[in-house]
Amino acid sequence: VSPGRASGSKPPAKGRGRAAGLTRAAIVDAALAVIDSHGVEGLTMRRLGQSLGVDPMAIYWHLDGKAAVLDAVVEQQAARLGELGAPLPTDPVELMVAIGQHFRRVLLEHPNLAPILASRPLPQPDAPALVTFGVSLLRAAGFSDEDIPLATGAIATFGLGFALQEAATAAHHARELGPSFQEQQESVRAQLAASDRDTSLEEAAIAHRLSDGARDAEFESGLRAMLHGLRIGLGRPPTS
Amino acid sequence: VSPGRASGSKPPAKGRGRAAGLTRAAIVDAALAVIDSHGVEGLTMRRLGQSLGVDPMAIYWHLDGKAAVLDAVVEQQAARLGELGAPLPTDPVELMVAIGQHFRRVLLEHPNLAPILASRPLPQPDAPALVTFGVSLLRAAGFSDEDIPLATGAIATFGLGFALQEAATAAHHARELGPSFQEQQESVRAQLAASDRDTSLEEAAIAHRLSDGARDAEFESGLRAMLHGLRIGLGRPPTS
DNA sequence: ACCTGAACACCGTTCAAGT
DNA sequence: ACCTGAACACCGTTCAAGT
Repeated sequence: VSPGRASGSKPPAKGRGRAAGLTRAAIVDAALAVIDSHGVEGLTMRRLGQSLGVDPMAIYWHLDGKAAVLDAVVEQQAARLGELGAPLPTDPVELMVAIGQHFRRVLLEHPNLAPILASRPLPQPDAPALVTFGVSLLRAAGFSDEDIPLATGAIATFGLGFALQEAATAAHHARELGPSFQEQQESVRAQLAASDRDTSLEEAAIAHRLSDGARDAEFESGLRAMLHGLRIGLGRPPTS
Repeated sequence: VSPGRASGSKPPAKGRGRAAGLTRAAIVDAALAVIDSHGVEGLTMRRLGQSLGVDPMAIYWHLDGKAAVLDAVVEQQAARLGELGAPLPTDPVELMVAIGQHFRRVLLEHPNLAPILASRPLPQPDAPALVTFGVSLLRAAGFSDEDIPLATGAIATFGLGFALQEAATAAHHARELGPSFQEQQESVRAQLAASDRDTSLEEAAIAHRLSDGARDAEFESGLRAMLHGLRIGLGRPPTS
């Protein structure tokens, strides 16, 4: 593949402690920083080169082009999804909630990258173990065997989706198109307050959205309610 | 704003039934088609012009540039979110499920547009009425007043998020990077089947993912379980 | 009023050249 | 081995020009 190698074998392996020149790791870190501040579509080989103080073409020797840079960034962050913090709950449902919260935290740390991260399939080697782990948790939580297949998919998609939706709106507002989220919600609240009816509940709903930690509470409560609900059969359609 | 007008007043208003030249509506329709086939990042003024059989610069007379084209497409689709089909359930929870299904259907009709559509705030004039409607449904469903603020946010984010996550993976696989979704799942299933343990449940979970309508069932059951779960207080943390 | 086409500053990538 | 810089085919947009 061309003069350089760009994928495989050892990078530089500089012997001395001096300034080590460009490295793959430095490129990935810089790329993530650019994505954080300019979005994925703002990641540009020229901009990346500039932020590294290097000719943009220098990157091509270490990584096979822009797509490979993005892949490397995604791979680095995907690895963090598996790094769960230490004190984990023993109750299976609470453990699933904790795992969901961890996924959400990782996704929201870099909202501009979240859509790509959430849409990539799991790395193949980890997939079977993860499916087995999920099934064992559902079983331990008391799910009946026939509910488990549907529940695995529902829980995974709702959990990732919640974080994704949050990241998308955060990214949208970070771009500062139109009024801020706060201004919007305040405006809606003002419109409601001007009505003749009693709108205290509506206003409370909006106040909740604006409060700190509101999304955390919504995620935790919603996920837990879905888990318990599915477990005791509340997902089934009503028998009219 | 420049020679043309590009935003406001009447478009052409051709008097005769003949070929009417370029129109705003034709541009929006063509743009949506390009987005469907090439993704949002594949929407190009040159490509759009070509698909309309017109010089790319001709579009600038009707719309104020690429961002305005995208805005118009999003606005058109956002309007469809409010167009609910006729036979609606009377039970409040089932009505909320039906509304969620409708949102999901609209988002998935154009998966490449879904992230943008789901991240835009509601059009301001509709927002107060929608909040009021949501609160009234939750109340009718038997939610207690103090649960309603959290529930509105949780339901909206989980519902939109589920569809968004589906759209993101669909878009990812449509780009045909790496193996197909089916191939991946089959490979995981094969790895599980090769184990010594009993992995029938895991394999059933994977078979479920591959089955037709699996995502429909997951969305419907998961949303319903969350609604009923939140209603009866299953979202609250356990009192250890 | 509506459309065209040259021009400009960007973008990713190739490729020959430097050290 | 590692980096540079010119070059090419793209992109969005401006602007003068056509009809």
